[in-house]
Amino acid sequence: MKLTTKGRYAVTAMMDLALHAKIDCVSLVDVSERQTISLSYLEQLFRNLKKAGLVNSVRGAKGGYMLAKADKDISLADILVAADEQINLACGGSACSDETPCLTHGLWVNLSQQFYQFLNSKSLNDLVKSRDVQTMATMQDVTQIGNIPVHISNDTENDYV
Amino acid sequence: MKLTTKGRYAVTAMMDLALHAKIDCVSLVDVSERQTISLSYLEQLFRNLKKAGLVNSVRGAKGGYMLAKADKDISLADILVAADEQINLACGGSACSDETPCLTHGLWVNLSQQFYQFLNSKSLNDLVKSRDVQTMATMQDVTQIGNIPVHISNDTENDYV
DNA sequence: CCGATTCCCGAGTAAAATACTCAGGTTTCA
DNA sequence: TGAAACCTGAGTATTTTACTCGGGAATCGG
Repeated sequence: MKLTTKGRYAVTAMMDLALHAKIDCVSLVDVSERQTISLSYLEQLFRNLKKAGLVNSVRGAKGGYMLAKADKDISLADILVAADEQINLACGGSACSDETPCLTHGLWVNLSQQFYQFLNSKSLNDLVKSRDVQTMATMQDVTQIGNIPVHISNDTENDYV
Repeated sequence: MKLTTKGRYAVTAMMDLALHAKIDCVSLVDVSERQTISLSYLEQLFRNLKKAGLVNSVRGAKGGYMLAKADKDISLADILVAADEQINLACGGSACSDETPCLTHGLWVNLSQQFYQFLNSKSLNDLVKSRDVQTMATMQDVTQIGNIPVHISNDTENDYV
């Protein structure tokens, strides 16, 4: 049970947008440098994120991406699914289906649903507010030359929940 | 986020033991036939399950496997880990470690822990008691020729959780 | 004691999935 | 007009998965 880089990078990139695309859009070059993710891979990922309606794009010079909705309305599950990371533990092959299930089929279906619900209950905003991310983000901003860090002062800091 | 067949088969096989190895041990040939899992693959899986101390084996003719502990003392997490199915969503590569974490590193570590705890809270006994599994097991027993179905009559039937 | 049955073990391998890259095109700003 | 960005399809090396195979060692029944 692991996550592919697609899913992980997608969440990281979306978090980057949530942190930096407050006023106007942010280019993938910026995201790429801040999060050390290859530019071409990011472009590929953002195709999916856009198709899923999670981000809007602005073409041309000074263009970039921004969140299509408020960060509180985007869940971890939304991002993972968009990044084509299935949240499905069940066996979808030849041996076992909903019609001819194996002994544990129901278990996996059930478990997948619970995981989905869990991941769906965590919004991008929840993540961004966490102490870990806040400090990481500050570091990334400071490291960047000529970029004055701007932060959301937040009283409800938490450790992910 | 998906499960490999290793993990899935391991749980299925352990469930089979819990259902059928009540009195004496059960051979992998039987498990293989009942659950339609290749024998040689099962043998490979049971190496790990044994190494992890989840099953005991009896060699020679009339030999086989049985649970090493009570089914209520074996958790889903135990089985998955034994079957060498990592419950780890974090990025363990070059880019990101506990020392030099990426923006989302903490998130994945945290999430992994929560998933682990969840899977660790479900015992083999919980699964075996579920209505789905009970009916599936009955079907499998009836299909088998010359095998009189024996069931655990249980008042606390549930649908997984 | 012999042969069937079963666990045990190391190693190999085809197919699938992953994690990318690359080459080009289009839109927009200055 | 040219640089900066998004956009797109396709290709590909590497890794992982899901097995198989061949042989060995214990144990039981006859």
